[in-house]
Amino acid sequence: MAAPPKKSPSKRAKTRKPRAPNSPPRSSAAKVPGQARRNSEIVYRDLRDQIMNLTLSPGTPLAENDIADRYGLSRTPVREAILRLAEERLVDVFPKSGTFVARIPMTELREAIVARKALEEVCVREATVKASESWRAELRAIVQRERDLAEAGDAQSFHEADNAFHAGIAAAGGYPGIWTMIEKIRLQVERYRRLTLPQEGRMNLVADEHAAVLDAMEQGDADTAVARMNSHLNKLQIDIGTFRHLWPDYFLFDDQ
Amino acid sequence: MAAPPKKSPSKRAKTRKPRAPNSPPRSSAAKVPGQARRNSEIVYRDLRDQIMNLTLSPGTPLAENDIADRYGLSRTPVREAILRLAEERLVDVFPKSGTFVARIPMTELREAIVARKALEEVCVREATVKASESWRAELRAIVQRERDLAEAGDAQSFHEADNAFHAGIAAAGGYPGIWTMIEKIRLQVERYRRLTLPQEGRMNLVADEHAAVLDAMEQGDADTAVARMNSHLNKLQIDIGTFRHLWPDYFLFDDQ
DNA sequence: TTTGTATAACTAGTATACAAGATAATTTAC
DNA sequence: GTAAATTATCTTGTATACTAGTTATACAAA
Repeated sequence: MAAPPKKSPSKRAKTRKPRAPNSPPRSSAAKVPGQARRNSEIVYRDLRDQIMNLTLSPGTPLAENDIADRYGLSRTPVREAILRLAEERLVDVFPKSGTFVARIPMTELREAIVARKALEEVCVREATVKASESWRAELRAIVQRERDLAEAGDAQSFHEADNAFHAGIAAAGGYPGIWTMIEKIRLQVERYRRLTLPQEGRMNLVADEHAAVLDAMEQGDADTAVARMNSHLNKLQIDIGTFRHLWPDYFLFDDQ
Repeated sequence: MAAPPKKSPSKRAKTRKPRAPNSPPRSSAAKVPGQARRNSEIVYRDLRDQIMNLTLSPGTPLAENDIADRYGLSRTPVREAILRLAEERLVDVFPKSGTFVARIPMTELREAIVARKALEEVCVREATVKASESWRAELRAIVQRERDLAEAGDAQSFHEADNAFHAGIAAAGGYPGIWTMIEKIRLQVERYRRLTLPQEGRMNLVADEHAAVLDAMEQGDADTAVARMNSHLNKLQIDIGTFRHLWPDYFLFDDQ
């Protein structure tokens, strides 16, 4: 309970009702704490999306003043947004100096992919065992949608369906929270994926791989399902040598 | 690049040097961005530790004003600390209403344990294959230290050594970043552990289990090492019925 | 030209003031 | 006495002002 006093700009006097301790989250109002009502939340989402898009490329300076002016806000909500991004390692804050869109750390990227595979493996295995028929139908529907979107060439929607498939498997396995963790990991991997994935025919390939995973799940063959998911995720595997020369400024290597 | 203007309290005029874009993180100064020089960082660490200690128990109200007064700071750094805690789900912020130490979410806890096992499994397996002799010596030293601390009954230091063992395995496997992820997961599990672990003789048991894992690793038997680590981590497994009645106010259940 | 130094202009960190919503206490109507 | 309406006083969200540290620039000295 102790708290080290430091200076002493204290002015407020505390002589009111102490309010019952352990008072629960109240009754009404504010259903979800993390809703998008605060301006800082809007700025956060916006900046995050632009960083993930590579609209804001690695190394770009982000001045709180500039952003505040652009949004017509004060520095306070902008700063809160930037602090969130810093925590997620999407920006680097250099105190009293400057803030920059973070470069993509190659070694962490490698670990992120390993971690993601480990977590998805758990989800697929559990989903194979316990997924209800309604979940399997949902997953089939997503794969079908992926095929349609691949045909139509709608990369953005396809990407969303892709995510929905993985999220669906986690949910079917009873692990929505693990999907949340995977999404955090994805923040790190996504920029890399965007750089390396504008390949032709990739969407149809992904849909096929998803279908293969789902087939194994429906046959109750967890090991095969896991193996197929792993091979699917292995497509993210990185070729350091190549990208080091292609976009030298976008990545951060250990020996730098 | 576009940013939706909203109101218009813009005042600053930007007519200076645009500063070379993509300018790198500069040369000198500020070695590590996330250093503990900022007051907000101090407050964050302090509050986080108190929450993990259960010194600040689940449900306790945290008023920014009170904390600011206690530390002799303004609300700004305190608020930044609280926002970080909110992101880590250690506190719940109810806008314009109040902030409270979060209750321990039972279902997320279960998933957190599953995720941790999946990630530690990867680390143990890789460490078994590739750990250098110096790392194995380091791990042996940690286990020995655990035995000493168990003998001395120093629970706090033992806890740190416990962590060092798991961190060491991750590092030996070449996955320090995965250990960082595990530490984030641990934030959720730690309070639960503190509630349930004041058992007699627990420290010696833990040291034995660590030693068993290390033995299998040294014999190059990855499967056994993984199995032993899993059984070690399974000790965290939860008995919902019990705790629901023991500390009804500390936990959050789905049906609430 | 090169090097050192002073200075100006920028940066993020913090303090303070105010706004707007939510809760608790009080008053009013019945 | 009970319940609805009002008011007071909490809370967090945001705006603004100021502090302190860093980097770039101009300029002087060699």
